[in-house]
Amino acid sequence: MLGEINQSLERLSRAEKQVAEWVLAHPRQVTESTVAEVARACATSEPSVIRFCRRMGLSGFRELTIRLTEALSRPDSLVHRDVSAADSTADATVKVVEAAIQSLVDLRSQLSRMPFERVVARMATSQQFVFAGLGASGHVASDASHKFFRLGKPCNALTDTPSIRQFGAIAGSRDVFVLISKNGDAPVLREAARRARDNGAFVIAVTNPGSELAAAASSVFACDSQEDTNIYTPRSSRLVHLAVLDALHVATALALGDFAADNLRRSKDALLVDPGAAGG
Amino acid sequence: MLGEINQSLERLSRAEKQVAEWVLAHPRQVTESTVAEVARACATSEPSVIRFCRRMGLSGFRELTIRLTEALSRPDSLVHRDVSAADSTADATVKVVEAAIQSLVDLRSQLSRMPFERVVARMATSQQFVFAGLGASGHVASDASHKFFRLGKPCNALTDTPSIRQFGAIAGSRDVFVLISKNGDAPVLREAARRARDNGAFVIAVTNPGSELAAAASSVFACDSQEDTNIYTPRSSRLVHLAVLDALHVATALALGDFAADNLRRSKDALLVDPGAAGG
DNA sequence: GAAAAGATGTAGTATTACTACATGTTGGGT
DNA sequence: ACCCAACATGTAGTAATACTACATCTTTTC
Repeated sequence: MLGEINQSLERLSRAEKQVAEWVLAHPRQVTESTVAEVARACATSEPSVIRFCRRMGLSGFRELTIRLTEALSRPDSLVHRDVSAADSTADATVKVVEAAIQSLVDLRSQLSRMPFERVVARMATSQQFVFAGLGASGHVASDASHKFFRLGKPCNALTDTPSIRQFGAIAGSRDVFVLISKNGDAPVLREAARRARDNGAFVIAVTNPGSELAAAASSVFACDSQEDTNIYTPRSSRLVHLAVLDALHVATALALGDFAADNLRRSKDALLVDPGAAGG
Repeated sequence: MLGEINQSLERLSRAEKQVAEWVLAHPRQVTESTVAEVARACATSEPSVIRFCRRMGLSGFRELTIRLTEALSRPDSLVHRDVSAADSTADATVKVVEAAIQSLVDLRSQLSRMPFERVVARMATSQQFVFAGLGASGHVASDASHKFFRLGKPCNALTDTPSIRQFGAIAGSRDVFVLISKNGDAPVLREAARRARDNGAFVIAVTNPGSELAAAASSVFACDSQEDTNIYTPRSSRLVHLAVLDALHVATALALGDFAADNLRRSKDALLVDPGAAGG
């Protein structure tokens, strides 16, 4: 539908083109508006809106709203459009969520190229997991630690520069060190990764594959970071990192078998007994 | 949508149930009909049709047609399959990511029913934002605080019981209190929400719509929590909560206009100057 | 430069969603 | 058995919304 409108843009008259452009810019909003509202937003009259619908081969405004909601809930509407200052609240929120979906769909197609087998094998025999990240990635690290800890292995999250640097120095061959970063260009992370690896630790990087951090790691989960050209666009990379660690968590649990399953079950039971502490 | 109708079938009265059943049987037809036509097909009256819509939590018949076209044009190919112990590592990872995608796709279809407009209006004029959550939701709260803080308003994240209880007592009319919880059944959160609201604070709940926490809040972002039947399945609700807060963040930024855009741009610039502190 | 063809908006109509209220129905208490 | 209350349902009316007829203005053409 939106494609058809775009294609017909040329052969429309002035007023009709105004309507068409506004519809393309705010499709979601159209579905919740009346003819009068659209006319006002386009600085034109109601009949022009109706005429636009007819010109598109529709029976009227009602059919336009139906066709648009169809188009918006189809998967091919997942063309990522940046949020702009002119967007309505509804348009903006949809765009944000669609961007998140898109990045996870991309992730799925890259899963098979990620070194899950190898990493899981090493994690299953290691003694502790340490997750590290700065800024927004720090929250991802904390979340991961909170999650893996339920497998029954000692876990830690490091979210500040000195701690990360220190652990790089003391990490040993029985440790798994997971470093999370969007760009992977923070020197602290690269240095910590290098030292830990020199000490015999298994170093995993969840980051941009072209980065220095990736080069310093034993295994890399490559998460391409598309540029944030728009200041309003939030970083979907965080969601991707979380999903990667979710997948790794489940894969590790399967590898650990009964031992992990038991611990998971017990930790879930513990929450049920005392809902006051649940909250999750 | 159709699932929700099916689920509510029991608690409907006779006339309403007639409507519900006809809608389930002829969903496509509803989208092209008028209230009168549906009423006639169900051998009942127009008000009963309207009442049915209201009972389903919709604003009226118009919204029903929109929700139905959405439901009908969304391919439910992404049927979520649980991870089982027999899965290979590759299978398991794909399932985990697909479950995450599915939950975000569901979220998108529910966005239009969420009170973004109202909440944003209130947030734009408030003095500080406080985010709270326990366990896994605590990390979501921290992440949200870290994100909203870049808009230039004071932010805080509370992730333990005493802090949350205390803030509930001291929150005032210029505060926005955002409580995040999967089930919403932690008494601490409900009590804190209630007290804060009594004190005049604006209380937002990101949680299960049927929960006590939701009932105690000023505005609710309803995130249905499907059961975790399988211990290996991670909780996608966390991703959904993050996405909701992302959307709210962007919407708020748009509402604040130049002021927020300026702060966002400056905070991004600050990271560029010193990549050592970036990490995100 | 005038007339014709087309585009656009004003004002009005018909349709449609929705509401107020009166009537019927069921369940519980005395 | 009776009454009352609460709830469910439909009738009739209202407000809104989509759509149309026509007059005005613009552009094109000879």
